Amino acid sequence: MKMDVRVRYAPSPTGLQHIGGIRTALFNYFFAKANGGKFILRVEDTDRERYSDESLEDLYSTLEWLGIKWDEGPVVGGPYGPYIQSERFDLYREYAEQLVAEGKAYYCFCTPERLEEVRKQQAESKSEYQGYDRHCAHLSDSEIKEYLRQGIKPVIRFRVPTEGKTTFHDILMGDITRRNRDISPDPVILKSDGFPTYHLANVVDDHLMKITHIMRAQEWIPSGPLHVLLYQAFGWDVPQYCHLPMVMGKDGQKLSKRHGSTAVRDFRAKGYLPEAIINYVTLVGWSLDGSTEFFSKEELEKCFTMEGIHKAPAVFDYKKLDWFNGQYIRQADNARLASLITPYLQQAGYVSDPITEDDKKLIDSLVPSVKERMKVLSDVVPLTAFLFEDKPVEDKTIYIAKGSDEQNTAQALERGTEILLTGLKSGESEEAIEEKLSALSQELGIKVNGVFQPIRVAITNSTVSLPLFDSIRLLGIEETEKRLMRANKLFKEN
RNA sequence: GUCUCCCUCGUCUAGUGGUUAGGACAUCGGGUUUUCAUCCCGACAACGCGGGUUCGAUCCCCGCGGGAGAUGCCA
Repeated sequence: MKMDVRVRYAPSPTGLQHIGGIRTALFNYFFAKANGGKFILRVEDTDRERYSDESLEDLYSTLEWLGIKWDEGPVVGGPYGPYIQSERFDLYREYAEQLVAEGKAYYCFCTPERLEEVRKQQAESKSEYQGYDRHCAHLSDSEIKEYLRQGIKPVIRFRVPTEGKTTFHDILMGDITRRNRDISPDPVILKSDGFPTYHLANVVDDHLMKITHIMRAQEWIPSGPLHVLLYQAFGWDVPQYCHLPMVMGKDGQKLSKRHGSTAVRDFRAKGYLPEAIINYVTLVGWSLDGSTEFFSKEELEKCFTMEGIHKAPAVFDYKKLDWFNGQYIRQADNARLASLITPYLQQAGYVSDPITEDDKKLIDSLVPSVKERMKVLSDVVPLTAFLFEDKPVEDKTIYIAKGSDEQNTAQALERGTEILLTGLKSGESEEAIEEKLSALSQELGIKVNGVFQPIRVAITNSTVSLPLFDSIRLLGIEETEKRLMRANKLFKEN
């Protein structure tokens, strides 16, 4: 499979790009790159009911954010365009009519109501036969003319043989065979609005665009034989198939919204980095050797192979994604992190938009202490809240560390404040101050944290915070003093 | 109901006709640390079941069980 590999990602713009879809895109993209082939983007916007401009924009912006560039497709063009199916409208009718003329397809005038009724009855009677009853399979010319005269818009159905069986080869799965009678009976290939269904559009375009390998989710396996039948009806070569394992939610069902966010856009908004998404998502259902886990996009463009694709469906693990994201955040350089973090602080109203020079400096200075603690970029908001909004802790018990008590805490606070402020003001080193504070704890007969905790709570309004001296540095001595005094006052009342 | 596919720790996976069945996430425990986090160390944890083939099966074959997907004028 060296020469001219051509693969495509062909999403339907009927919703936001989600993990499963993007995983398919990634596999196709990496496979193309690794084999020196072309990655083609094709927009399958044949469902006019569910189509939305927003979905289309989301498709473009998501791929751009991930850094996935298509060699041919919308916007960039290519020799086999247009790459948006609605712009190829007339084409599909021609091919469908060709099949009708050859007797391989036929007009159907059944109403949706009738079809629904048929389906309902089949389900209720637990009939072995499911699907269209071929009601219009043998209409006479005059019947057809009469229906058309009445203005009924027909669909075109593909005539599926009732005898024999059809086999297609899947690179991963091997040969998959279905008896023709088990294939969905005479599926619609051209809808009454003149748009093709997936089956027709997909086959026609894959052929016309010279697609060599079809990598798509396993949910398409059942229609594999149908597509082969279609290729045969047209007299075309069948491309190579490779059905990808599906991405599941925790409960083992196909991943969907009810499992949590699945839209890539949502992950982006929460503060996941594109390299983390790419790395983790391609590891769902694929592996190189079972032990390597960090892959850059560039590496995957070289080392991705079909052999590494797993057969079984894989559960998407949000926690592992978090872990990857944390790893990538820690690897990221500080300047980049600063700019990535800024929008979150602006959104929280913590810094101005547009950003001022002072805020910029502040952000630069908080990056180092915050980067070890973030799983997602939006974590920066709770982590730095104490700098931007002051919500003093009124509950004394919060200040009291385990193993300490109110009296010792009051002492620690009073004398600790003294040590801290004089130390800071006289330019003592943090180590020196720290030593004095820990000496104080010994003197009081409590653990080190018995001294640090009340000070921390006073300054950061929380028992959990950035390192104390980092916090002070970011907050400034003046504000630090104010907060310490306030806490001291709290413990002196009553 | 029918058809098709799938089956190694909780999860993602590596792997072999003879291995202490490997790694990672998660979980738990410990260490470093002023808290949290990071980081380091350690522990727990899997070949779905039953037959066969074989000197020997997680691995090969068959059956069962379980799971998933498809069954649309959605893709």
